[in-house]
Amino acid sequence: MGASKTDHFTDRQNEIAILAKALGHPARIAIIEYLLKVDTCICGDIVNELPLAQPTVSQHLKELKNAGIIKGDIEGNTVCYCVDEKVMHKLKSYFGNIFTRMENKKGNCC
Amino acid sequence: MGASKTDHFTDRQNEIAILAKALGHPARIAIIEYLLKVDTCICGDIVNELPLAQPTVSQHLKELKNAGIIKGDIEGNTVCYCVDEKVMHKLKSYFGNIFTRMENKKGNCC
DNA sequence: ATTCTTTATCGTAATATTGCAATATTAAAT
DNA sequence: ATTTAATATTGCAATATTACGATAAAGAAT
Repeated sequence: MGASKTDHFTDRQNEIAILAKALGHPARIAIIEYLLKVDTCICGDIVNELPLAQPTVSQHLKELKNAGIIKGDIEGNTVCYCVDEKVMHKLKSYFGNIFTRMENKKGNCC
Repeated sequence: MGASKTDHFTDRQNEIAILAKALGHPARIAIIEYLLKVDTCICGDIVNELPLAQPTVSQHLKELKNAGIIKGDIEGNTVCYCVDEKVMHKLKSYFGNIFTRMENKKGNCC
């Protein structure tokens, strides 16, 4: 085997898992943080910011894009990447919600 | 290759990536959600709740445990698993913070 | 003591991820 | 038209993940 049995889980569970998985690598966390740090999102210099070769960075960007975490528009011979606000909101609410639910059942647990 | 160059990134970036990676599978999302749904955290029936074989579930639990997302105490011949509140708080604040930072730079972006 | 129940580990096969050199692509600049 | 600059794709090797059958381990129940 090796492939995930995604069809046995709910759409919501798969959605969150896809987002989490895409963020499950320090290089991709670093990319997200860099995209937020720079003011404009014309980001031709992401490669210089990371300790990885250009093809590797390109691949990480592709994965973030496939997961829907970043959006990219071609602009001349550079690409304008930026983080999708809706997705970040989704993650924020998901974990916010989980945390709230945990607080409400304090005491029943270890 | 195949291994991540974790030593080239900050501790914080690695920390978040490890948590995200551990949540990057629908089965593990389902496990977290189930642990929150049940009131008590004596959870001998996680296996029945998931469309996966017992060794597979055990392996997913181990991964969540290694990442520090769940804590488990042996209790007789069952195991008491529960979600670590501190970790969930960490995720909540991380994504909350990112979202806030995004809102503040609205307009500069695509 | 033996059986039952529950969780963990081992071994293994299938597939996915990570990383990079080499090469391609594409548009701007000369 | 050529060169330059930036990003993408291909191909490949190393490693990691996913899944499960078989088996082990360990306390509970009879």
